[in-house]
Amino acid sequence: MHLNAILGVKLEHDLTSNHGLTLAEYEVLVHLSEADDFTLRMSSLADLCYVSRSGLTRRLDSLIKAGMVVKRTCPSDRRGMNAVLTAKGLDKIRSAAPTHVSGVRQYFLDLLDGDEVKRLGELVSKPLLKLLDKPISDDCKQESCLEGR
Amino acid sequence: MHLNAILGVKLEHDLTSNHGLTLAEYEVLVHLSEADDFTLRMSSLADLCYVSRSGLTRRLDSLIKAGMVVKRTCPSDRRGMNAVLTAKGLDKIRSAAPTHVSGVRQYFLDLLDGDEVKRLGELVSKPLLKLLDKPISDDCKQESCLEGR
DNA sequence: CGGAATTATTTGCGTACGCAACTATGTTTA
DNA sequence: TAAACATAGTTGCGTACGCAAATAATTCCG
Repeated sequence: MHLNAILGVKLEHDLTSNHGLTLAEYEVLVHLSEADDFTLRMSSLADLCYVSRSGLTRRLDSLIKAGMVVKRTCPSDRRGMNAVLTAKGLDKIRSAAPTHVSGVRQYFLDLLDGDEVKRLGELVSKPLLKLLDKPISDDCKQESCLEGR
Repeated sequence: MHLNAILGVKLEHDLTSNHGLTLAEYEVLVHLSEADDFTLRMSSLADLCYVSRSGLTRRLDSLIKAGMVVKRTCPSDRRGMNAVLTAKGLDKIRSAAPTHVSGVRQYFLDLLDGDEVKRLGELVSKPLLKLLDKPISDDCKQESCLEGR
């Protein structure tokens, strides 16, 4: 239960001290770097990050101020905004990714052997998928998975 | 990765709507209800909850205001404070526990079969214990585990 | 077309938290 | 014993977030 919290603290520490990035900011940059044209709608990005719309608006603020992302009105739907990764943002994510990946290895993957990692992924994804499909008692946002990331 | 978050949201929702308790508050009450004389030092309670000392101080504030916990100066060390569960707090945790337990079942345990739950626990505890013993790159609070709780 | 309902995003407000500084008490040392 | 140091807890401050309301643009009917 606390594994997640400990892992998050460690990964975030490495990221902030080496690259000045929050884990949350890193997550945003990763999604944008993987998107077509480095561009995503605010809502999609919020869903990918499993954060509320207002939460995403504020996450982006810091990244925009740092020049790593720009926000542009969506041409096809003027209600919407597109978040776009800048060259600076791309540089940042490219330099930060190795730190993060090696952190995941160091603090998690290497503590299990390969087969165990595989089985753990399977065991975790089973309830996750069920919860995502069945809003059992209430509503429940539907999300993609970016597990070992 | 998001499984934890989804689970937390669901469990907290059930708890707040049925008993007016935060998951964090519930956690405090559980630890106190299991302690000798329903009493724990602030620091120990903070460690058990994996929360900072200041965070615990504020968590207790609401429980104290609600009359479920009282804080008393520790007789043997006047720097310290003891958090003590009241009769009201004990009633509360007794009525809330079934809700929480059934939530854990509904949203998690029942989505796996018994053997899978066992294996998942083993797989998770392995890296958890390693992380708790080795402050690999930095400091790292040491914690007990209250997993399926 | 023109208003009602819907969707996308932001802003106001309140909550929860961690860190660093502070107070108070305890312990060690010379 | 008195100064130095350590420990327990609280408070000030800043951050991150969710919810509900506000704003703006789109779509849906009649």
